[in-house]
Amino acid sequence: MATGRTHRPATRSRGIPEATVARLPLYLRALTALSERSVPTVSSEELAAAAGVNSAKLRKDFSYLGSYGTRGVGYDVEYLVYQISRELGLTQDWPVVIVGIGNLGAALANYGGFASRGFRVAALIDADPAMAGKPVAGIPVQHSDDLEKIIQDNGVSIGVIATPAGAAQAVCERLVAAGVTSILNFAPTVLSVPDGVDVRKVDLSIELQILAFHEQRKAGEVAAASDGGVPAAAARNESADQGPDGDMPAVMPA
Amino acid sequence: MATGRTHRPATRSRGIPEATVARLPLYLRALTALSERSVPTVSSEELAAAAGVNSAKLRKDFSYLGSYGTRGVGYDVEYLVYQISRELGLTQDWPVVIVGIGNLGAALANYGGFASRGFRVAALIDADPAMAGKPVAGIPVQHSDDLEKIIQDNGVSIGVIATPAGAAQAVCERLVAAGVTSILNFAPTVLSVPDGVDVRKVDLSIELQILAFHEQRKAGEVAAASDGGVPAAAARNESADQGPDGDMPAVMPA
DNA sequence: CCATCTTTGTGCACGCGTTCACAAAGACAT
DNA sequence: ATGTCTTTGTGAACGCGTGCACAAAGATGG
Repeated sequence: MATGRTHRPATRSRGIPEATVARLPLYLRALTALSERSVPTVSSEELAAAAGVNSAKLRKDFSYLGSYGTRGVGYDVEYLVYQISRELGLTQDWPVVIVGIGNLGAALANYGGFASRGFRVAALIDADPAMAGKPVAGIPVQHSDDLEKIIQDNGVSIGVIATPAGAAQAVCERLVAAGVTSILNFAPTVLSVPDGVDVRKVDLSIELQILAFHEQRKAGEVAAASDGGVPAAAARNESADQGPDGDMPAVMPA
Repeated sequence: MATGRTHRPATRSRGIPEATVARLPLYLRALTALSERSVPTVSSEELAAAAGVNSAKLRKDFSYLGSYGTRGVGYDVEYLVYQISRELGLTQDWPVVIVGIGNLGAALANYGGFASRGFRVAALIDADPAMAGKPVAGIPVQHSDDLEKIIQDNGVSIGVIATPAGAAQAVCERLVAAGVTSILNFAPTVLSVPDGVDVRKVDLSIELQILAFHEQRKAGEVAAASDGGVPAAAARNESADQGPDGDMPAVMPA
């Protein structure tokens, strides 16, 4: 999972739990696959297996949406696709801007999963003047001087930040000031935003670190003995920390 | 958040809750920034603010690691950096392979956040023969025929999958068979793996869909009235679903 | 129309995670 | 030494999410 949301103490937006909302896209994907195979109905058991969750959870999730589904039969695939799409707001068009067209930004611009779900890349924005006009994924990159105008002209409410960490907070503030109220942040920084703005964070290195934790545990249930009283700052350099570059800017917003 | 882990019913690995483990990298990043500024100590309040969590949670998280920290003063930054690094297993070197060197794979190969945390990109692997030998981020791409040999020669236990969805499960099985026990999956598919293998998923389009849900709620607390009895399969095509491409393969593993 | 069989929808209990609030611990000044 | 002040570490309460297990609902067949 991309790492969790920021702020928002699990606000149950109208009765649909956050945890359920986070799973709806999963169900939608599985249902879309079934739909393409022209499968008319599916039981909670089958769909749960396809989505990788247990069936009781799936049924409870759907119960928050309403009583779609027929006892003894299952769920109508097409109908459920529609209902979930509507609930997620995917029946409307969402113009999105991507700020920071480096390797990652370009990958995002090319990513098919956006367009196929009602998300339209309205503009690519970068601070490098050399990038301006250069097409990426068929869309010409625009300079960040025009950020505010681009947001307003296109009615953008969702922004994707793929800049270096050092630039993220400033970009974020400009996006918010221009009217963006949802941000997907790929920069390895904690963004601070005013109330009413949603931020979701995707942090590649955090995911790897979590895996490393479990990996270490699997590998050395035994070797984890050299514990105890390390003299404060003595140890540390073993093999990690090679290369002063990395994902962290020398200065940090706060 | 990249979306959550698959399987593993919140196994509390030795007393450190999963939720805490997921936040340790966050603390580590904030602490590293402080360390670079040569800040000697930090209070739970300050550090919590920098990491974007509340201070009580941070203190409880640290209490699972042990009683580092001095009452009345705070935490020794260097010492804490070391302790968290050790706990996460970052004091050792983790060779990683990236499979699928498309836009995203290339972006990952270039991503600085990996190298700076003890993760070393041991190899790039792609199924396209035309890619073989071509250097990406200074590392020559190798053909997937040699996947097993690469894994074994380098002692790789962590694999990153950045292939199209259709290829992900097959790649996953080959990785696991070759000895990989932790997988970071960027392909929009549910991977099924044997017990003992950890999978974490990062799904870009899911994150956007969750944002869209909240965005819709913010935008139209009012306009959400056309509800009720939709005739099963009638609606659906409005503006979403343009383009049959996307993140979902026509056939799905299961 | 009745019986049987399948599958949904949900009440309930349990466990994890979060937060509060405070006692204990130590620094620091006098 | 003693007192004050800061900040940690944690017991306890609470709330959310999960999973069990079953009653209700409807399909299907005779």
